Amino acid sequence: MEEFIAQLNEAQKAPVLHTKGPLMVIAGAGSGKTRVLTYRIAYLIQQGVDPFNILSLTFTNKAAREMKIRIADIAGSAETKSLWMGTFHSIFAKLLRFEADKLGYPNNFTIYDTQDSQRLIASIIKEMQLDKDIYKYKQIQNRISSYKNSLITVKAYFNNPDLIEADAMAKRPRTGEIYKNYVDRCFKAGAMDFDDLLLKTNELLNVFPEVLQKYQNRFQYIMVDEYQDTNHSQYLIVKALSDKFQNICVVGDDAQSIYSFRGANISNILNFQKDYDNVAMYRLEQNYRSTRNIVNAANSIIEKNKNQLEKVVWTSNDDGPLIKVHRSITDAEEGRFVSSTIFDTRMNEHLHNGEFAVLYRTNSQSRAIEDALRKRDIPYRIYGGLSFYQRKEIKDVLAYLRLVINPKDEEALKRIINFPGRGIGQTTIDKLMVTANHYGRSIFEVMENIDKIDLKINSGTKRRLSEFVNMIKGFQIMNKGADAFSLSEHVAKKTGILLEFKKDGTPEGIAKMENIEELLNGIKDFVEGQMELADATGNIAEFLEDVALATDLDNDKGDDDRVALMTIHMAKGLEFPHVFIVGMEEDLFPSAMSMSTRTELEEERRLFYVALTRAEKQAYLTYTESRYRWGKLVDAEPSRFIEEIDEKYIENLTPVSNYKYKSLIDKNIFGEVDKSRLRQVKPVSGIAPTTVKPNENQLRKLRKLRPELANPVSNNSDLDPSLVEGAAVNHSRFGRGVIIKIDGVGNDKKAEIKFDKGDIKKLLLRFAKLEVL
DNA sequence: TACGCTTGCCTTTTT
DNA sequence: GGCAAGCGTA
Repeated sequence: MEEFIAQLNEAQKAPVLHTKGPLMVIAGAGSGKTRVLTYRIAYLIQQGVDPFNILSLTFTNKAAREMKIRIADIAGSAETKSLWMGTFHSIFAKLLRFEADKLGYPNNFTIYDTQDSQRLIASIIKEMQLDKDIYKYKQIQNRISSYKNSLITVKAYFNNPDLIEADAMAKRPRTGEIYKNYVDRCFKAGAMDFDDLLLKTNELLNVFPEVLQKYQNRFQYIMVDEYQDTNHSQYLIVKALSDKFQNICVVGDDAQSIYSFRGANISNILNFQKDYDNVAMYRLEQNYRSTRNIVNAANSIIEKNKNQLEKVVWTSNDDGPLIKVHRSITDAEEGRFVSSTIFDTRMNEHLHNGEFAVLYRTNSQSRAIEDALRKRDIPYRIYGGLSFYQRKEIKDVLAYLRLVINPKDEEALKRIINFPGRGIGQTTIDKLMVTANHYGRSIFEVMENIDKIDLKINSGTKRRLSEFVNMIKGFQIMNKGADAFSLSEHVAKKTGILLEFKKDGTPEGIAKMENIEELLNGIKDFVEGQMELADATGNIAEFLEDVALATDLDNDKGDDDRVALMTIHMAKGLEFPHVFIVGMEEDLFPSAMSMSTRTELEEERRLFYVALTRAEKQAYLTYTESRYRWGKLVDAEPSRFIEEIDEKYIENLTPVSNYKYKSLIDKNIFGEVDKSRLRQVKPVSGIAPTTVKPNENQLRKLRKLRPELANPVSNNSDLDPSLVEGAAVNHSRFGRGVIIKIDGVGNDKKAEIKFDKGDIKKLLLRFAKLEVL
């Protein structure tokens, strides 16, 4: 019955068996924290606690799903059905669906993502006729977000002279007004942003004692994972809900706190003992994940931080290989190092792609890595970045569905009212918006009554508006009977979105069409999956909520064998046998934006600690001497974090040079082109040396670089110098880089050279010399 | 009035 | 290299 407990070591066992009262588990990296949480829940259930009374807050929904499966294995699947387990955002969105009417929101409220919020704020700034260079919508959105996460409502803002003063000092005295307008507009649109899901939950629990009681009585046992990354708003929710029974178990590691930018407050974990009475403290310090070298190296880094709880992470694992540090000349070469190392290691040690991960500080770094992996035919998957659901075409389809569920959803409406184009332009939309704001109604309502209001909109436009309204209403009627899949398929066809991309005919258009089809397939899977659950209906509203709060990780089915590419933030909680941490350079990691204070730098260091402790067997740190950032080649210096590792854990790899086209270089044909980049110069088979017509944007850039080549493009002839220019600027066809044929080199008097984007820019500048060839 | 084209801005990390 | 606002044109 309880043999699963025997799988735990003594340190892990203690918090599992400790079921009553507040406890905090400080769990070092790789110490089996998830296992403790999982088993603790299973144990609670076995002890007779009704799963209905357990709330478990995890960091990703995927983690929740996996834990649920494990718990079902141990305690029985029937038991886990009524267990509430998920991220803060998804759990409290679910709760708010039940209670929203108390706050004056519809139960079918929309969840605005960051882009929706930013667009709305941009629109408000414009309406208020403020200078957009002073009131930058992203910054304002950021500010509003942090107000909300600190529970500073509009009212609280205006009651706080310090805040008003601070914004006035920042030359943005009307920030409060924007905040107020934003909140009003969200409310009118029946929409909550990410922060509202927490803020409104707090409001609900504060204002309605009976609601608080209801959930206090329900959630008698509460568990919070990654407690170090909770923000003030989340902290207060947990505090309120656990207040009655005090059966609260928080798990975390202050050394892995990496989300302060979204309000995470490390003092939540540092002060836990002050917040509750008789807190039991447990420490998990044995690392089961990584080699001794990795554990010790990670320790040698994190000890440079001052403000932390005391803990000694150790392991009884083997020493393992040293951490390998690799220097390269450019980011492209860094990518090649990663791809060839993966290729060789995989072959030599018979490994799977899935045993490798490449971690980086910023999403934009993925490109160079991707290119290199692609060249080697190594399958990979990118997590995060522009996620599937954030792509324009996907958001467009979803916007139609959102509007069906909640016609007041202003951001959804503005997105698609004229997409595909139906002759409803900005002027018309502005008129509608002004009227809607004037009457305190939604744009959709104004459109419904377009004939009753004199808006000076001509009759043709009026007709088109009515057609749009009728189309949406048609969808709404269909939604009452049809499942999510049938509805979405109908919407994609009826609105003309699919057709729009199909007739576009470009590879991009086709890709978009395929994405929409993939979305439809996803909805189909969802409907089928939901049908098996008791309390779900397979309704589109449920799908939309899933989508709004899903992270990229949540959608990972893990069914194919791929190298994982992601930011370090995304990698938290994950582990891989072989880990590359790329871009170990000053200003990149640590980020230039986070070096001004000790606090910021310490967080960057914790981030590095997280990155390194993802590795089980082998960690690589790579840096380059120059890197393309903002389209410019900038010099880079090795990150200070490399030096901070005790050098006895490190092995330096020397880059090998094997210049292939030395003769070319000797002739100095490429002028100042970075010679090391010619290492990959060799015929690339399988890709035809296609000639490509640059698009307008690319031509524009070309003209900037070479004004004398105002019209350089012809559509064929491989050797036309002007074409080389044209081809060179267009890299999209091959991902990044292009093949250029040059006469007079090698045996057959021709050479194909694959250049990176960066090379091309220099090449363009050296074009005159290339002609000599 | 709508639309296409140009210009100029920005790039840390995420629910 | 991406995106949104702005400008000029049909």
